[in-house]
Amino acid sequence: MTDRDLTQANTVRLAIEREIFGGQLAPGDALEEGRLASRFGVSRTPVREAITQLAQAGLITKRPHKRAVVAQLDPGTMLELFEALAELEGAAIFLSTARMLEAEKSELRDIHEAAAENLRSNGDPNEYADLGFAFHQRLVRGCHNTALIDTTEWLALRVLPYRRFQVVAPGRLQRNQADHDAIISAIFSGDAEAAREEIRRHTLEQGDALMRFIAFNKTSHADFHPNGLIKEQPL
Amino acid sequence: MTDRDLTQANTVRLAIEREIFGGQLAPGDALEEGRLASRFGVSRTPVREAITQLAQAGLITKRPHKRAVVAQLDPGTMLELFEALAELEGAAIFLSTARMLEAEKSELRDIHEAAAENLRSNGDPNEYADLGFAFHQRLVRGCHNTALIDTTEWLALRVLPYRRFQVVAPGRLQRNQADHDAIISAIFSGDAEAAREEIRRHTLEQGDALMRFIAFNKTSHADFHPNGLIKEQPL
DNA sequence: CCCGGGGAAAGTGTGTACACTTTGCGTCGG
DNA sequence: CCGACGCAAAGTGTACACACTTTCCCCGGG
Repeated sequence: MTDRDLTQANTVRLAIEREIFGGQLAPGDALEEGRLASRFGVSRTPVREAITQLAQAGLITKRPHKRAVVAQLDPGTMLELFEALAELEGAAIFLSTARMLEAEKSELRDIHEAAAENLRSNGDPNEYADLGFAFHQRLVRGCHNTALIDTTEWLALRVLPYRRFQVVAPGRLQRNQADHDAIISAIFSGDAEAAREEIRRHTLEQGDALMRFIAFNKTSHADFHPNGLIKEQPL
Repeated sequence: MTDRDLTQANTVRLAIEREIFGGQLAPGDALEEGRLASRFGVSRTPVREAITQLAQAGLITKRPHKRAVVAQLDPGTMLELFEALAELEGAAIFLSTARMLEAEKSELRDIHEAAAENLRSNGDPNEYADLGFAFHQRLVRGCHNTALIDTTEWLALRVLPYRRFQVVAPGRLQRNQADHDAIISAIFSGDAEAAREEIRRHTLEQGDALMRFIAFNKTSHADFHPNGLIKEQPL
């Protein structure tokens, strides 16, 4: 899994991942082995393997004799996921506060300031989102514990398919930036507890906003989705 | 994955899991698809699928064109794993403190007291270990957040194959019990921060002891292993 | 018109054959 | 005698065929 992953199964897995994250495959969409196989020009075997892996990763759900579907999160599960993510990020940053190298800290500040500049100049919201993602990532990785980093990012991955429903409620970006400000301050002043609390609250709020936004859009104007609409109700 | 998992792939996966946890398959042991297939009386296909799943779960390592091997943790990785586990358990218990129902709390106390009784009467150490496991499990599950519970238990799973190297250093059990005492107190007094700190330290220590024990046994008297010895050096 | 049974269609689960990659050993040349 | 090349054995990766399970549509009965 660490070596050159040029097996077809892994290629297919990456392709499917990309489509999920990119929104071509939305939560609830069915993944049919045969069609995927012919689409990627391989047999069903590597496709099956890819699907198995993605299922284990939590990105898709798979039940015996049923078609695999892109994992779909009902609001309750999503809330739990964000709460867990908030706790994990909190734990990671608690460690990061003491462990981040100077170079890492200044990179973090650079990202933060680039985001601020983006806001001031009314820049591309997508770029801001990417900067936000990078911010969280550097923060987590600062703990230098591979197991914790992997676990946290793995959890973050599970909500990533929903990120395309960007929440750009008025004032939300400024609020976000202010939160990041507070986190940066806590880190630079070495207050691990404060850093933990800040990001906990921050991530929880983020999830809450995203969740409400999705729940709202799903019932009111469902045509924002590339494939037309989300096919199935949350279970 | 949630429904009746009576597919052969899942049966095989469970069987292999059992053998890993039971020690018949030790870290470093190679898993050859063909032999497993004939041993379980199925073809290689479901075996492959089982192996893929176990690989994704982190229980075994799989690289292209190489035989899959039961995951082997070098001391560094193991330390990271325990640190991450300590943080996750800490996070879970932080929530558990406020969220555990009365019934859950009293069940926890019952388990704790059964463990104490076991110690006083010089009972079966295996039973004590089981009680300790149950203690941690109830503690974590008390947070009522499935995502966090699953993540934590999944991480705990990864070190489970090493649990067979029970650490029974003199005084360790008493120390363990004292730690649990402190955790119980914190929970019952509603001090979430204290509970978090107690279990963090506790789990870290546990891991440290286990790690040293394994490192020691690996180099000095390696014949404690069912298959003779651990085959490969940690990478 | 609605409800239930049967059967075909769709799709997954598994067996099997074969291709490709890796590894280790034997052999040939120096 | 030693080293390198190459071949063969072992084992994984993929393709394909078929069995089994599920689903859904159609049809007949009430």
